[in-house]
Amino acid sequence: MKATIYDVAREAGVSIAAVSQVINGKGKISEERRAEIMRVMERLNYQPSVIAAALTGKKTYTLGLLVPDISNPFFAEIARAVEDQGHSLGYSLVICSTDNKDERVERYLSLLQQKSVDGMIIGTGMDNKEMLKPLLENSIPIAMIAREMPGHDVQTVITDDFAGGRLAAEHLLGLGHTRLAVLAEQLKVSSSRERIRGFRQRLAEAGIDLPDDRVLASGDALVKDGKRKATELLQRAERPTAIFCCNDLLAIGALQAAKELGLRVPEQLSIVGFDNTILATVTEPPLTTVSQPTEEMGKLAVDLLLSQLKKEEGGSRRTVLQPELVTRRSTAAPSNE
Amino acid sequence: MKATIYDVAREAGVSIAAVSQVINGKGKISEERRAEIMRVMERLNYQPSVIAAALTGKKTYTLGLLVPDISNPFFAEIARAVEDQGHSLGYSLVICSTDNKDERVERYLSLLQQKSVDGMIIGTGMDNKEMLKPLLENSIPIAMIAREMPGHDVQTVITDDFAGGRLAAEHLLGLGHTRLAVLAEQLKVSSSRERIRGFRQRLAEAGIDLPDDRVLASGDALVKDGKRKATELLQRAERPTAIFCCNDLLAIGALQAAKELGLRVPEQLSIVGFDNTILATVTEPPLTTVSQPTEEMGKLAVDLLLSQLKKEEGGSRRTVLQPELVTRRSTAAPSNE
DNA sequence: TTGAAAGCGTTACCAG
DNA sequence: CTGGTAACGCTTTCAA
Repeated sequence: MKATIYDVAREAGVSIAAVSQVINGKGKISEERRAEIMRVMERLNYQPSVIAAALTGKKTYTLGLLVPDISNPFFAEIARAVEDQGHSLGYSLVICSTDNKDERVERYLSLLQQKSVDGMIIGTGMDNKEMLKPLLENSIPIAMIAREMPGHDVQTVITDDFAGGRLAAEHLLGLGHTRLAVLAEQLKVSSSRERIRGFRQRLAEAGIDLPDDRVLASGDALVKDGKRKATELLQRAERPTAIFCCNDLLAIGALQAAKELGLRVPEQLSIVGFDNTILATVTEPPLTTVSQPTEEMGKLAVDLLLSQLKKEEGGSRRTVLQPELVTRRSTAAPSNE
Repeated sequence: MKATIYDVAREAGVSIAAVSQVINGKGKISEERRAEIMRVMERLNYQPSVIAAALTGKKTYTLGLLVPDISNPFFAEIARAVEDQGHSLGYSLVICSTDNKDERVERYLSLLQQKSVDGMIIGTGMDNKEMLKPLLENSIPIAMIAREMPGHDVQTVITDDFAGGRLAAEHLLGLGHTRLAVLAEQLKVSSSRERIRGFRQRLAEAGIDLPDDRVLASGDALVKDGKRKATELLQRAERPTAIFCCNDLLAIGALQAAKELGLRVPEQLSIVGFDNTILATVTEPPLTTVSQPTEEMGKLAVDLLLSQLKKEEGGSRRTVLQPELVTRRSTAAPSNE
């Protein structure tokens, strides 16, 4: 049986108020009483109940994190960064993998609310943006991470996806590519849309058009879908010489497709990924990819969330971090077959 | 402001007891009252407080998961499996990355206890096994996953690491290797120890000795340490023709070391990994590795934990799942240089 | 300094 | 069926 504050009080021969004070280091207590109480707490292996404390109006010291899939290395990294920053500030982290499904998002949102988390960090997209409404109304602190939700007044930490797309285009253009294609996640994912937009814009500036039929969206099985879509692209008459993939998982799919079709990377096909996850470093060839500062993003999101929690300052700062192109060996000048 | 059960009761003109009943679907209430109450709950966007409910003795519907590092793909996969099974049963998951540090383990253990989680799944090792004692005494349900804690009476779900080690040895032996080496995690990790033991035993059966100086343990930076240790191994006079790595991350380090030294894999060096994470499929060459059924393990761990929670049945079943060797292209017969 | 007592939002038991 | 009312474990006035 877990010991309660009453047990401690009784054993120490004081009131529960006294015990509460030493727990929270508040109020005035004589040194000897405090020492005695601490001794009893120790002996009873007393652990104050966060639950009960939360009920009294205090916080639960728990944060929620919504991501599409925790087993996706990019989000696992984000999660680790969020966990670390939260932990250092005394918060625990509940993870929620949504698979980008509105129904799951909704379920988790409601669950987290019922559990009175002190705030939620959202790194998943949703079709129905109205879902956040009730949270905002209940004034539950929210921060978006790596994903945007325009029109809602929420803190947001993202890397400049648009710039990232441009970076990729710039690189490919510089190498001399003109027949390009894009592999994206579901188009409801805001970051994918932005990346494509940036990519496209930069191409346009170079006078290159990227027709819609060269932008393929995939489903949830990123690697598998990426491979399938890439295969489709690569078998077209006008085979692209370079593919920009909206994340590393898709890029891996593309890499596999190329291998299966006997196409050499980067000689016959250049591939650019996004996220710079550990995956990008282990493929062969290692992936040229656009890197996001996951650690910084996680830390920032937590800080923003908590600052929102402290002051009533609900302002929606939009913090944009800059991506970087990491050049590895999956890209090269197109061959003149 | 969040609506409470009182608000609902007032609006609906009933007692809070009535509201509580419709929330929990218990007791008897006339259909019309129930309908009216539900309507009000809807209108007020009422979310019952799990916190308050938990205080009255019910459960928190929250589970804790301790792993070394959520950004390690193997544990991310485990986490996803645990999350899914938990979620389908109504439980949320708090993740805790321990970095295999006792101090972090202890902190998290205590934190989870204070938050009254209904149970904890532990997939991290610890030097001081006494740390679990207080939990057991407070009869908090615990299940170990992918890791053992001999001497303690806890539910455990593991894959047969010993057999996994044998599998790796068997494979390498069959290929004709005789000069072997091992890259392990910290030796306090029980699974690593078992894998090595199995590996060694199988070698012994073939009359091959594996001296201790051929078994190198790494620190926490798995890939980096693996690379460093592998480099060390490969520069020895008696260069091994095959390395068995206790997980895929280490194997990747070994792969990188080999590349850097200009050694071809698998021609000049065979590498076997462990875990069969997504990483094993994307390296070049793709890794031959020992696979663990992560999904099944996660599901099982949750089920075991919850069954423990329901019945007072604290029995310590030890569930052992069988690993499988997945042969890819990082292993081959040794060359006769 | 110290302690008594009033909540916090729910559940559950017990009279109506 | 329905409503009153003790808990649950802790925090926080408010007196003493």
